[in-house]
Amino acid sequence: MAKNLVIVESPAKAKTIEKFLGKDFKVVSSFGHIRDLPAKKMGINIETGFQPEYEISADKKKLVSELKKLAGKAELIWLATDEDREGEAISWHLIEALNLPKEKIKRIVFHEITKNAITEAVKNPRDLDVHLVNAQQARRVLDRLVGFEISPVLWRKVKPRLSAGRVQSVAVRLIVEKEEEINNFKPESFFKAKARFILVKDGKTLLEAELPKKLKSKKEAEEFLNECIGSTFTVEAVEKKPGKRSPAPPFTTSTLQQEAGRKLGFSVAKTMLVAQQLYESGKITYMRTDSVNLSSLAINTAKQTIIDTYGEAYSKPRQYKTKSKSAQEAHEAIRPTYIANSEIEGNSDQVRLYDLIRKRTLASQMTDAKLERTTVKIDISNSKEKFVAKGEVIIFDGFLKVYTESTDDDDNNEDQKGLLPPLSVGDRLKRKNIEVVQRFTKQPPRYSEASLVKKMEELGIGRPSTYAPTISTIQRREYVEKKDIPAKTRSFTTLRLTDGQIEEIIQKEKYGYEKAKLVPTDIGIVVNAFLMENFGDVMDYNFTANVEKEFDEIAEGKKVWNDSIGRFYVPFHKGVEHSLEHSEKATGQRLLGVDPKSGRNVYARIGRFGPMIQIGEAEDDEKPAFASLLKGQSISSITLEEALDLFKLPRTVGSYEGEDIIAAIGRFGPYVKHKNKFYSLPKGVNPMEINTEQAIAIIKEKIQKDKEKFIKEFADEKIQVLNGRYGAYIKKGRKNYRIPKDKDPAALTLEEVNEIIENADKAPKGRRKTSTRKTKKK
DNA sequence: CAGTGAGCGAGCTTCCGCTTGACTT
Repeated sequence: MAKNLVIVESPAKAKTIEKFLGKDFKVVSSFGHIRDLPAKKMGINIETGFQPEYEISADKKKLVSELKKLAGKAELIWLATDEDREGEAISWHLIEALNLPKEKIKRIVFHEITKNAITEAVKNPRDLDVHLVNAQQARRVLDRLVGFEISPVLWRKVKPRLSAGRVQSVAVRLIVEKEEEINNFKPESFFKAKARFILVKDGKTLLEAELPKKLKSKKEAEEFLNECIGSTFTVEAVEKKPGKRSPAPPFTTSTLQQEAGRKLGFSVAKTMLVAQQLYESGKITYMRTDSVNLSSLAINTAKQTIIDTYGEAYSKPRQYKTKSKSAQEAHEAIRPTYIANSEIEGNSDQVRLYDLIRKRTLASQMTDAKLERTTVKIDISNSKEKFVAKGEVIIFDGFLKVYTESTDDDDNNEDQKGLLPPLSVGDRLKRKNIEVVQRFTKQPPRYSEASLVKKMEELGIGRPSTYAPTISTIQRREYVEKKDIPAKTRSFTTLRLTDGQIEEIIQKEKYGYEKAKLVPTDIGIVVNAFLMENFGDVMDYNFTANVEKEFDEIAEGKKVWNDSIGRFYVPFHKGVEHSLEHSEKATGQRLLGVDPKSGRNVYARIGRFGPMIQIGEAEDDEKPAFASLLKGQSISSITLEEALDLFKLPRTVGSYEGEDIIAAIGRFGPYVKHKNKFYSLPKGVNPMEINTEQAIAIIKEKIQKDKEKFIKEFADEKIQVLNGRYGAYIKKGRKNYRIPKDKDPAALTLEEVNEIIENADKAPKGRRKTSTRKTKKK
């Protein structure tokens, strides 16, 4: 038995560290936090200074008892959790939950997983930092109070099962306000002049130049072109300036999510999933980090790799500083474990993400790119304006050899600059043609998942481990949805001057297409308005930054955590009570008009199950009629006509095999019903318009699929053996059962099946319950 | 999963941050 027990947070880390420490050390993992507030209740005693009632998390019970056993046998226990607020708290919870005696505890920290860093850490143990632990408790308690006091207000005032929180509600606010900004945006048009010249000297060299000034109107554009008609054009100045471009720092969680989104088209969740796989197979360092720091080992191997591959001239070792104030820097930047490895084994997603991480890491250790920027000014004899041509040449590529960072801007290809032809002052230019093209100011782009993460990081809201889950939460709660914004069409005018004639051309262009952007739903808009009205303090973009300052002071021992929470809680709780008593139900209700059939009012509003249309009032003698909005419809934009259309469902489509086919919309979307069976309609198929032929095709297809799923059945017992996503399974009534791997599904006897069912039903219920809950949440 | 919707009311929902498997249909 090893004399020393080391506890870290991550099992992959434990494996690596054990190699460095030798046989006297056993390294195990806590798998993150082991204790937390109870899942289903507040768990905070407000009277006794917000004392938390911690519980060992359900999924950690087994682990904790194992750790207890190991700790009992060890002489020394080294708590090597991360050096940040949460890590310190994990160590403290370990001490409490495992009942570790003080004299057996050593607290050690390191920021990089290198042999040097670990052995140094073991030589320099310290005491547990109680103040840092208290800062974490304050953070935890604050988040619980905010989440568990505001959410129930939403259940009463908006809709059950909704949620609010310090992080998610502000994320939704960002998206709602972006949409408002876009709605209020009025595009302005202006005119941009572009000229094509031929160098008189040789009669063939082509030069393109632009008028930097925006021309405000068509009239102004015409005036300018008229000035150009009789003008001579002369090169007035040629200016050359050296320029440089520097590489971006190595990846943090947030920048990795942004770049993987832009370059590979990964969602934030997918990036994290693939990164986790790379981490677990030892190919990259830890993927949840806010640090741009590289270990000296990494900097040295990167240097060697760059020199070996590209030559000395490309190497420039750099250490980057984190800009973000909220960074806790417990880990290194995300980088390959072995930087020299240019290729890895793995699926294509893993290979592509690894490649991105490796190139970014290498580039960060490479020299600047050197550029030469040339600006040519062209005099127009009859105008005080000047044309300008800009060129850019890369003299030395430096880091650009391996990596260029992408931007969120819609690719502005017009600005692409290249090499300019050699020109001298005084050179005469002949005008080939001049075009003045109508342009429009652009509305701000909506947030993508990754650009939202970027914004949240700027505001200090959320942490590397929560960016991806938060984005899932606000979509799962149906506050926002991710969708493609279709392009719109508009016409624009071009005035073209060739020879002495000005010609007017009107063309059409598409604009405004956006892919996979976050857009608020009706519920998101209503909830946000409600929270802004009633909980403005928590919704403030600076709220997190301010409480973080408070937490820092607690961590420094300057403030007592319970007092800090108390100062927040008293007015906050009053606000909760006040809004429970006084605020109206928030339904986002909009009167659409009057139903011509019944003469009753038609409203769009949020109901128990989401956005819907209501005809008539609840107080009327006759019960109101209800219908859910379709996907893509919204309370703010639906018309009376569209609303009334919703009541045409369910409708009889036609008949098939002697029975009616009914089309309608249910809890899970549009469907057709035939012989009492439901068939979901695929995306884009409108239940209002579907015809008999289409419906029959859908029904037949489903029947065919079910046939493929079918393996065998015991009809008397109502038991079926079916093929599913995860292989064969047994279905009895509504319940599903796994088939043991050593059994051939097709050969199962009724006896065997019943045995499997009995065993599964007997099995400990705890597990079953949590698993069913998880699937429900989806 | 199963195709609702008012109102009645029981009983439920909910936070953020740290980490992965066990399990799913």
